[in-house]
Amino acid sequence: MAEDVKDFYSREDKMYVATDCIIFGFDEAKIKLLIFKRRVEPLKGQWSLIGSFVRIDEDVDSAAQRVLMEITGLENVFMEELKTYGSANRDPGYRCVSIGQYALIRINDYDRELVEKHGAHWYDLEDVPDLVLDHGQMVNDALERLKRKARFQPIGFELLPEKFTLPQLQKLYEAIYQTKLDARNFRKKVLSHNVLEKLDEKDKTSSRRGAFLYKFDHKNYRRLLKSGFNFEI
Amino acid sequence: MAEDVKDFYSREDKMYVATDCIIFGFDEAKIKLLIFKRRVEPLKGQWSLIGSFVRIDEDVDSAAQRVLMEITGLENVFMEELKTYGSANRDPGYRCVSIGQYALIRINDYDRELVEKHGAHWYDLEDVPDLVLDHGQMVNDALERLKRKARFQPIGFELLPEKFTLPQLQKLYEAIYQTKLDARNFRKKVLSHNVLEKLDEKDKTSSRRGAFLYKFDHKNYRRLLKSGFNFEI
DNA sequence: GTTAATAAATGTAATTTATACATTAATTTC
DNA sequence: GAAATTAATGTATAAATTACATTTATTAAC
Repeated sequence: MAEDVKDFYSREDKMYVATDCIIFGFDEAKIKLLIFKRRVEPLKGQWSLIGSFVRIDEDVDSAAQRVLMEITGLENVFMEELKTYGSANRDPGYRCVSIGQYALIRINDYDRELVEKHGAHWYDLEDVPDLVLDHGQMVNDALERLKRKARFQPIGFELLPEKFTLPQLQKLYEAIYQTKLDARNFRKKVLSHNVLEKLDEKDKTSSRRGAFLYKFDHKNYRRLLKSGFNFEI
Repeated sequence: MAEDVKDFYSREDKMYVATDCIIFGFDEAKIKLLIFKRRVEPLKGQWSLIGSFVRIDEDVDSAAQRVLMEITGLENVFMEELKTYGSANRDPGYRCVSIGQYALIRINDYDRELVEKHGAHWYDLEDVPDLVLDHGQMVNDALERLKRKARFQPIGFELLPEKFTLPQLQKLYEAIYQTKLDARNFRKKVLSHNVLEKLDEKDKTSSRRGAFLYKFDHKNYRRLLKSGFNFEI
């Protein structure tokens, strides 16, 4: 802090800090985004990421968890800071710095009543309407991050149910990378990491034969991480 | 923004936004960090990252560039957001959210007079004294980022002079990764990317034979980036 | 109960990439 | 011209990635 704090903020002007969540879900074949209608002027009623001001006695992280909880009823969700959006003029109403955070949620787990009550909606990525302020940019940035990150860390699993099939997992990666993958090579690679536990159960919703269900083995993953392991698909 | 702004900040309490720069340099064989003595209470006079409050009409990015300019005289330097430090109690003086940004500079380019005037000092990484608040954590985080990032993007070059030798470049990567590299494999790999231009000049400061100087070919790099290229060492 | 339909599961050979490793070359100083 | 010093270079082996086609398990329809 290079200067005395008295030089700033001694006017009526106030600096606000907000957080906005880019909430991704995955439904069979498509990545989806949860948005709602902004509840404060200016631009009230327009589509917006789900966010909030950070309270004076609240950690920035906690603020993001709080809004996620308020709107979806979910806690203990994968959420990670994306970046700060800090242009002086990004919000016509206030001087507001927003910390973007992206979350990956299991799309069947959220509290439908709560979501409905808050007027929130899931949109397929390609159908997302225009968002207020720089929120469109936030979504683009978050997607980029998701793509990059998914290559080296098994965050994709955060978007799937506890139990999932390999074809499901492959479809998820195909959606993230926007490309077709070869089933044999894909299976070889994910299984080679030894972090998937094959169950004795099949999911028959999408084929007659049924596909075996797997669980992600967090314990083994953590063990491997410590010994310098690098997850890559 | 999920709630009305009136709910917050209507008290005497104010939210401050600051930015702190983790400034790295590289000198022959070691990575160095530029720090100075904090000029505001509390903890005035203790070693601190170089930072400032963000002005009410100033972009967060611009604030970081401003302090870097004030202390080193440098502009157009590689600087990138690291992450937000947002615990409610991270600073005993104020409620202050700080955006960490790390910068890579050519250690011979900075303005020595300015740096001296501000009481700033370069420290070898292993000799950095304790820093105020969470600044030590910021340095650790920035180093992690540098390591990860250097694998896939040629940011290492930002730490070297315009013209550099391959042994210099190798020493830099050895310092970043904290490991010895094989000269033959290293050269093969960096040269394979076709983004280094060999000059007809030698640097003889560190050997009798002298080592050829190279320049980073930014134009070719951008061209390759567009066609899906991925720099990796 | 046989057949048709459907998605799941599997192996191998060829190519590319990464690794390990030791000698010669250029130059200066004595 | 000999000694000292760092720069520069190639090859064989191992590992990882890619491309590619058939069989299997199950249900629904007849």
